[in-house]
Amino acid sequence: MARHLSDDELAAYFALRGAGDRLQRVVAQQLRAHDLTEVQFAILAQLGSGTDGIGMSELARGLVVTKSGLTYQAGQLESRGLVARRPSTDDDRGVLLHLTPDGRALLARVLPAHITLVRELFIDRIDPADLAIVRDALAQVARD
Amino acid sequence: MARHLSDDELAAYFALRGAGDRLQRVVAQQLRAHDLTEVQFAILAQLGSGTDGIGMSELARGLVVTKSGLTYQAGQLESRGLVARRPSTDDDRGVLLHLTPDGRALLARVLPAHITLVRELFIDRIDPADLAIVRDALAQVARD
DNA sequence: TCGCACTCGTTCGAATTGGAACGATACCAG
DNA sequence: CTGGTATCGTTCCAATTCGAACGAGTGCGA
Repeated sequence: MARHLSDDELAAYFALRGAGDRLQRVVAQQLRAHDLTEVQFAILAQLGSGTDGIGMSELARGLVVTKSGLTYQAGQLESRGLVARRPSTDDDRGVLLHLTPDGRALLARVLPAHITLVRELFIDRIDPADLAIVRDALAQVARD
Repeated sequence: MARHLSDDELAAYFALRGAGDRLQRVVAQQLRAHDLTEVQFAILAQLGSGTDGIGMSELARGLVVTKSGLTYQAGQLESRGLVARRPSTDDDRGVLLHLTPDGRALLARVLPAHITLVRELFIDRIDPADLAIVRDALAQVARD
């Protein structure tokens, strides 16, 4: 087993962390203008894109949050009327999270700016021919 | 300005977030076995690689932490004897953080496993020919 | 049917985080 | 020198985070 990382490998590793961190920072800052946390935005986005109503555990797995963290944030969003909890019909333990109309409206207001930001910071900085390579490579890393 | 992201672009974005998040999760889990936080490990690693003694603000800029967060973690590490604070000679406001022998020893114990993990999860999953492309692309994203 | 292991979402407490102060020092233009 | 402004690291507080434990419900094999 290799005992160290070459300069190139190290640089790639740092670039990955750097890119992720930077994106995270800038996005968080932008969302703060809408009184949204990254996690909260991620929840809304998940609920917005996809079938209506997602279980808490499934949601927590998709995002980078523990179940308890999600419970907390779901409570925050619920108290702001952006999200609603509804008991699951096919599993008495389950709770499904839904977007309220207000939540959907807020998401619609925030999403365009978010997309623009992703474009500026990420997509537009990469040669289109390389984007597919980057996508596939990173997808391999994300894969279990 | 484009109003949306194409499927490919979206996939690339998700891949980036997914890769970063996954790496972060797994690394955090590994470090927990050594009673270290990601942030704490990052501090030790920074102090270990480079000139001895780094100022708090400079350190905070390099890592993804606010100054106050760094003050807290420096305190934690200091109370465990892994790190030492020393006043800067050329700036009376400054404090330089140093690795203690214990800190250096712990770093030496943890680093190999960390490197192995980075290899397994990141480097080895990417075609060597693509690694340079990924590195350069992500470096552009990280760039200010 | 019973038991047993697993998953559900929540609660609790402790740890960590960021942001806005703050006192102290450095730096710079005038 | 003198003022104003920026930076240093710290402190404080509120918000958020995680992990462990929990009661409740599910599902499966014996």
